[in-house]
Amino acid sequence: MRKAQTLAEAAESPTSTRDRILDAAARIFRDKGYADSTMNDLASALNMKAASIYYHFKSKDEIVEQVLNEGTARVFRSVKCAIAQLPDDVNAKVKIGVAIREHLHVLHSDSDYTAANVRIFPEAPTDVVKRHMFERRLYSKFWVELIELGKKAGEIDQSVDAEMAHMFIVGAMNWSTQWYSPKIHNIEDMSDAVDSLVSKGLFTSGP
Amino acid sequence: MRKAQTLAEAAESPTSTRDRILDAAARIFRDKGYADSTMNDLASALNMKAASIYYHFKSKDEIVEQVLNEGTARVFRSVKCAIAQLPDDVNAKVKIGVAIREHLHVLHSDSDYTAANVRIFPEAPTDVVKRHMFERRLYSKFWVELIELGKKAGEIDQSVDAEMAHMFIVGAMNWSTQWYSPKIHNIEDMSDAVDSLVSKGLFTSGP
DNA sequence: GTCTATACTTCGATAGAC
DNA sequence: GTCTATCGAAGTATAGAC
Repeated sequence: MRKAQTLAEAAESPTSTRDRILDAAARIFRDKGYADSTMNDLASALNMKAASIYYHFKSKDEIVEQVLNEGTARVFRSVKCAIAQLPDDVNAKVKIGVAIREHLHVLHSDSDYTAANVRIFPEAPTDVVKRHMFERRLYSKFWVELIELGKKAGEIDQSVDAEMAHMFIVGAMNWSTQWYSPKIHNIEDMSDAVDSLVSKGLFTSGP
Repeated sequence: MRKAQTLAEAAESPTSTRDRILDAAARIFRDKGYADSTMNDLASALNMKAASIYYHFKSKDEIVEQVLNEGTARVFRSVKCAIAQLPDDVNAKVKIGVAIREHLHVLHSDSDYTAANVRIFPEAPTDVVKRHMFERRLYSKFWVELIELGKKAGEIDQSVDAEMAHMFIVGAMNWSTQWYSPKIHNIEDMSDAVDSLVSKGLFTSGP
């Protein structure tokens, strides 16, 4: 997890065992998916035995729920923060460009939680997914509002369905977890490609 | 499966048991993913017992490999065929629009195999995936060539990375398996949205 | 070709010692 | 808090009758 801690915790123990388990789970879920990651896999990565994990979590489902929620929370927090730091008068086009860059950056080089979230979401237990949808809806709402902002300002055509458009944009980026390789691609180029596609499409309209 | 059969087969038995198993597998894999679909689930859907399946297939892996390959083959065949039926002189923009429409149509209303393919690809066994990549690369190559065609004709800017662009476009569409609901959305609107995004982006360049 | 019965394995989870 | 030992539930796959 490695999020905000009390000063005392930060002083003596850099991360709690609970958080170390979650960190390992996020990385392993990202790499192998949910079903193929066993409690023993998590324990081995931490030089522990599987039974010890049950002192910190009551079930595998509790772990996956934490990883899912933290994954969405992290990308949302980073994107929100990046946009908040822009001058007040920037237009929707710039804001969406920043959101694209930040989303891809968190997904591929900042947070195992977000990458794990994208991978394990479809195979997570039904009741876990049900509760997790609350977090996802908040993040979706943020994107939809960015697009609506552009529509109000006349930057984006009124005929654009903001719900759908945001799904295609975020989906295109999330799908990159299936093909992105740091040895072949780099995040800057990917960001430019998505930003350009969203800004002006693939085709040159000019003469 | 339900693909081409000999005349004799078509006459007396509309589909072989082997193909009925594959059809059921495609639908169940699409709905529940690979790990959560048991041999018993497949058998139940066909009013059979799990053991009977092993007369037709030697393992669950053999089934998933067939479903994966057939999934890519079907969408590829349909898209290729749709474009082949266009007049010779249509430009890349029209061709890509047709490819988008056909891909979404196959994915959401034509083939459980293609939808299953998109869902179970990340959790399929490593050696199965390895062999399946051959099919995927053929389909990818087709999309990349469509984009290169547009670049050669001057319709698409030379700076566009065709490999990446095709991944983002196909990825945006494939991701829709995670949110598309026939009760809320319709495939025509989705096709229009993707086509518009690819053609001219989200933002109005003009005055 | 399909069945019943069952072998074999893996994995989540618990009990209880240390 | 972590360990060893083990239970119990699934689930893949096989053996052999019909």
